[in-house]
Amino acid sequence: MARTQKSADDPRRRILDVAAAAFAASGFEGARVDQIAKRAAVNKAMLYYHVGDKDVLYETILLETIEDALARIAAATASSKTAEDRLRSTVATIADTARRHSHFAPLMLRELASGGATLPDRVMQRMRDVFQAVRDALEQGTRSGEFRAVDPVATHMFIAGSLLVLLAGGPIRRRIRQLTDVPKVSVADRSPADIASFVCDVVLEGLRPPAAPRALRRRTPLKKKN
Amino acid sequence: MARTQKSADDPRRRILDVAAAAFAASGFEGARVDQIAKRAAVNKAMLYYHVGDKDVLYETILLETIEDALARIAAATASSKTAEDRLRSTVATIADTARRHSHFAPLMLRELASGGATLPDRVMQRMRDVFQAVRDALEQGTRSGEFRAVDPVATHMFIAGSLLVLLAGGPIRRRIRQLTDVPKVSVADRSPADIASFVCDVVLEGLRPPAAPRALRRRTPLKKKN
DNA sequence: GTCTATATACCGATAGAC
DNA sequence: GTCTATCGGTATATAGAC
Repeated sequence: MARTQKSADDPRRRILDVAAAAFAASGFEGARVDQIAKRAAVNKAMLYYHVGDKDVLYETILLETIEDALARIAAATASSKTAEDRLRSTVATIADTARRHSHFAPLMLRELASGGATLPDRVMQRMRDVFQAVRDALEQGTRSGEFRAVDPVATHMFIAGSLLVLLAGGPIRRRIRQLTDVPKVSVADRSPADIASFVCDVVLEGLRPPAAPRALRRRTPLKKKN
Repeated sequence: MARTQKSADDPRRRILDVAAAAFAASGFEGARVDQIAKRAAVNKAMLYYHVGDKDVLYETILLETIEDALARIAAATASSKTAEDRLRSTVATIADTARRHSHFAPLMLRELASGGATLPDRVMQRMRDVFQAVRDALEQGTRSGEFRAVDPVATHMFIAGSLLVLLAGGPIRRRIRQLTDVPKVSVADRSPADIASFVCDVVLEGLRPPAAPRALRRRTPLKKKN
């Protein structure tokens, strides 16, 4: 059918998916190659044959995700006119990347915690490009007067931090909920798209220039769809 | 001088401090007991004698930090009148806890990434109390009309996420800066107190009820002190 | 209380048969 | 391409001498 297999039948694809989940759950050092091979239903020697050693495995997963995010950000923001549109598209695309690659947010949180200790240089360079995409939108808004003068680095970390923690916080929130009562429904339990909207709403409120009347700024309504 | 040693001469104290740094840098699985003992200048057998095994070590560090945070939050918010004061005090105290225990933010980020997989139940219960402190301030503001109706869970994760990532993001920001030019100064490079103010400013902007005139909301000025 | 030596287990990686 | 068997290294934890 095809020269290169991309479906779930492809052993390499299965290995990468299983490994991504393992790295997300246990970190680079905590993930076990034996366990990854077992869960991917391949012999350990085949894992090394098809992908490479543990470092290559990790780097491949991160690069794959980040390249996907960058391509989608470029596509999504190509037609953006205003800075607000550009910022919303960029953040929504990052959130959607986290939805399509469920390991993305945990891996990024771990890299933040370690200061990027296990990040290969090539991955670090592409991550910087993702960061730059957010800052570009912020700086465009500041230049055009759409946003008030803003600290682009701090604002970017603000967006990235709240987004990543909201996206990755599901499991720990559920564990806490078991200890408490609180069966409440929260935006935090909704889809990545709704979470992205929530983050953008709050941040854009803070970015609004002093002169602009409040009523002109729309607030994204939450849709029922997951 | 004292019955229980608390200074840096206390081997137990040294072990806990070194271990905290190791867990923050490499995670629970990645941290090495041998290395912790070596850096704390104690024999490995003494580490087990004075503290216990790796699990006890980890739980002790987390509990110590969280109990400290809870006690300080209670003290700081005791005299709070308005919800804004209460929220600012709580967030500032959490940030100050992160300053005094530099391992705090990385450890929390790792636990978020793993969904609390390595979190002992006792630690989880106390963490819930920290979360509750933030939500209490938010709900007080909503009840009194000081804040607009707000999603307390999502808003809390929003605050916690941006705060933790801003606090823990220093090293990775420096590594990215080596790849780029951008020698700019950012709020993100300032003290935990300034970072806490920044987060509160943005969030309070989003919490302001529709009717309140914008000029009435103060924005905390950044102080030079670290 | 302190240290050496070691038990026990496991992990990443590969050699080599098929 | 696939698998078994295993090497070499290292991890946590403790026993036991002092």
